[in-house]
Amino acid sequence: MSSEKTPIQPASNFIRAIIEKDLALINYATKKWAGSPGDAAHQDAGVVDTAKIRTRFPPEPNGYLHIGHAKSIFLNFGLARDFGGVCHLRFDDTNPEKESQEYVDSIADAVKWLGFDWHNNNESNLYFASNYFDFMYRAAESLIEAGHAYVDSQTAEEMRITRGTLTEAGKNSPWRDRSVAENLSLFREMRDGKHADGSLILRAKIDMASPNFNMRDPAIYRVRRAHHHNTGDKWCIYPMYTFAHPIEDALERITHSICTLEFEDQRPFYDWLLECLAEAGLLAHPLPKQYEFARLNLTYVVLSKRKLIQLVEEKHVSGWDDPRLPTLAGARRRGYTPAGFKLFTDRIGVSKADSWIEYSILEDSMREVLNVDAERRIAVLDPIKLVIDNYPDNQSEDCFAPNHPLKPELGKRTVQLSKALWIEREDFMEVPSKGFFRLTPDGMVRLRYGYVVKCTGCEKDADGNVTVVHCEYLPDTKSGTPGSDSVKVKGNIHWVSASHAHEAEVRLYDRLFKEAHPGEGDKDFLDDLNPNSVTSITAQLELGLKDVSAEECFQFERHGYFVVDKKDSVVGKPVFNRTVTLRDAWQK
RNA sequence: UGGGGAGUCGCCAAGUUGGUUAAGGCACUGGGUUUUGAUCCCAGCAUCCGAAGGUUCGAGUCCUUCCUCCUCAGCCA
Repeated sequence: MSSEKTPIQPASNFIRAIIEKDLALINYATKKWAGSPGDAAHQDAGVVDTAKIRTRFPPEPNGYLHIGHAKSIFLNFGLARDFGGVCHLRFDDTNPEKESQEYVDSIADAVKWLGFDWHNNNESNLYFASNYFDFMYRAAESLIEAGHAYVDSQTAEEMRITRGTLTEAGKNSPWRDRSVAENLSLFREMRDGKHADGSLILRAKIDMASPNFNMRDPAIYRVRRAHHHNTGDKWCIYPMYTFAHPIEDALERITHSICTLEFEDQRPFYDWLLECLAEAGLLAHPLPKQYEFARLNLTYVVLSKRKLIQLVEEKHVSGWDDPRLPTLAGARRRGYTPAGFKLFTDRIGVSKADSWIEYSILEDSMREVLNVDAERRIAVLDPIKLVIDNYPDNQSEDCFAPNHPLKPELGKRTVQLSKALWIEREDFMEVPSKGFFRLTPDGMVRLRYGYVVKCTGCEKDADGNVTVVHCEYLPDTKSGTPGSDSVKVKGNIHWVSASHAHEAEVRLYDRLFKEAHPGEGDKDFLDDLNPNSVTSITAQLELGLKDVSAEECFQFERHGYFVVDKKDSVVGKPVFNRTVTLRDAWQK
């Protein structure tokens, strides 16, 4: 079973190696924590932190989480769990124009769904960057006082021009040498709403000639009159990510601040800022350290926020929770499970190399956990009649089907067999192709959990399509009875009694894109959309599949894994979504 | 053409301070079990670590040069 195959020891990676090394350091072992985020004075008055390390998952509440975030969630929460630490859930809400409570709720739900909890003893460890605005303001004034920041009166356009290029140094702003007093008073005026949006900006004063753009006096506080979902209209200036994020980490005593590769260039500023504030006595050592890993790239999938929004807004999908979407909300409706994601993230590892993970790794991870977890049921997706001509009319009998071949303790259920059955259209071939060993004229096959039958022929309509298949059963071959295997057959097909079937809608999902790298080159990624990514069919199911609850997962034997759609199912009338097919070694 | 990163089997990915035959997973290929062409089990699968030189008794691990890819010029995060 999967639990045996799944490595007990998480695979080593460079971040684990760093943490192992850090754990041996005295300043990590003795760092203090006052029970809540805060400045140096607050934390130093605390006790030695029981959390060996602190990590954080810091989404901006401006959209839905996707599979790429799952990698980060498992990384951050997993590291904390494995090293005796805690992981904070922190909303990085420093840009009021894009953020909302709706996203806050959906993100928290997704993290919980994946199985993580940010509570530690009686601390919630659920934080908002916006709760640190007071401190950030104080930190900004401190920077000004130390001569590390100034108010610039250049326009955004002027700043862009004077920033220089990849090969040319930038030029100092004409406002760069304003006095501390003037900077302070201007900054306060910014806070007090005396200046128009965009007219003034606070910049760190570092080096306009640095080869690293992030050190060319980056903007750290802007004037923006916008209503914030958390702080309302208290502020009209908001800190930039660059400035806010290191502070958030430090206030929360994060030890390992893990982010994606594109933030590598910001690390020098991250360290510069924190060092300045520690020198000013505002922040306590040890300061958090930033580490970067490669974000997830999945073939046949797009994970960019922009593209996901486009798919939703232009209605190429039904919504953010469309089962074809790589959002966690979509994946959940698709039947992907937290355990499957866990296996997946364990398999793909963590490194700094840009890589593309094959989509099949995700699918296979889901198969592996579902194979163990999902009970088996019978469903005929593309029904065609099979009539057992030598079976009595108006008779039916019990057949016994195990609920789970790997878990006999789950018992068996009964399904009814009668003269007229539904079987899969593709399980009959009038003229069999090479290697086909299912139903074919004069051929024998076992009706799974029932009898061996011999095919006697078929009926066709005017167009030559097969409408009914005929067969005769061998009475001594019923599954589970002595001598049932006296007749050996290679083929084994599933069926549902026509008079004991439940009709239901089943949605067959396939990949959303037909190309491994949608939009590669200068193509429009929409051109790579798979036109057959979803097919809705009416299937014939065994009766037990009528009364099921939302999000229950089943293996439809010989087909794949299906989940009861949590949105469109109603009591007694479930709708099933195909999560993933079974592997099929038989190439037609 | 400046800075910051990355290049180990088809796809991922381990490889401590250089030390014997380069982990593991997925995929793939054989074989076995099997009333799911599923699952499961067994076996095979890089003389080679982007390339070329060099140091060394010994290099994926050190040095030099080169090549390829990613990334940075938002008052986004």
